[in-house]
Amino acid sequence: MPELPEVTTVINTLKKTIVLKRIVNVTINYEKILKNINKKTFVTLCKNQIIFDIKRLGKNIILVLSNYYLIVHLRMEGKFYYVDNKTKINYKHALAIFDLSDKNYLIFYDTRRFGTFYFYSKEKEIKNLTVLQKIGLEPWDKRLTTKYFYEKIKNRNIKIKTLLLRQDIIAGIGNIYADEILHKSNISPLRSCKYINKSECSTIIKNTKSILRNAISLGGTTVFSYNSANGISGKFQQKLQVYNKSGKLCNNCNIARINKIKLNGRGTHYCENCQR
DNA sequence: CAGTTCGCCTGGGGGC
DNA sequence: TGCCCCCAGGCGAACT
Repeated sequence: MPELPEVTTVINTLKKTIVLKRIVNVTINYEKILKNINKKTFVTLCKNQIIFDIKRLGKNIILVLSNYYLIVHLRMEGKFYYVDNKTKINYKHALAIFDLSDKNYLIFYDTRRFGTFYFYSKEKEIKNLTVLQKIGLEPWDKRLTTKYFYEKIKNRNIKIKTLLLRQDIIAGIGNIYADEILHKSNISPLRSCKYINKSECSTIIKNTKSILRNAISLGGTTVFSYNSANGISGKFQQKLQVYNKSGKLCNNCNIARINKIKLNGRGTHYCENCQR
């Protein structure tokens, strides 16, 4: 599942390939990905738009076009492929195909069909776009301090992992990194926010920054690819301490085995010995 | 209002 | 081998 580091890697790759290309045509094979516009209007408005820039906000990918913003969320399995016309694609999962001015194609590929497109006129400020309004602070925002975090969580009755997954406090953390951050912080995912002290808040913030930064430098975790011939796998996979490690000996204490439970419907991995 | 559960999807895996 | 059922999960909607 693409989280902040994976989305960053996707954007870095797309920047090298599609920026300054013109959209010649668009084919939408699954209209439900379009959340705030119908297919016919979307196709008409996209034609002849130039892709000027690609930005990220939380887990959202923002394609800055001549006159519009196209905001893409990959959700679980969304991928972008940049391919030439010789590349064979399983069109069953090619939900959107952009014909580009360089004769190549940008394909939005999503087997589970959870990904979303929002389309807005650029006349609106990015921060005022409905889909982005609930996005909280980026991990490296100077306003993300221990004090900010402590004030946000101190009276809450929800479990700390549930809070980390919310996008309106810190943006960009998903299920993999939430588990990893809490393991490195020696805090149980089941602990209620109201029992987390300032010092622990400081640890969580520090580890959020370091884990996400390290993951970005390694290209992320989720396996994804940009053309059908060769998949690129993020190297952070090898650094995971708890995610998908249930039954394995904890690397930190070397005593307990990683436990897997369900927390609010999400698979949750942690060490009962290290994380209290 | 805060917190929890549901529903959207489909490939893959386990059980038989 | 084939069929059924369940699971994975981000996030908005609907619920308590």
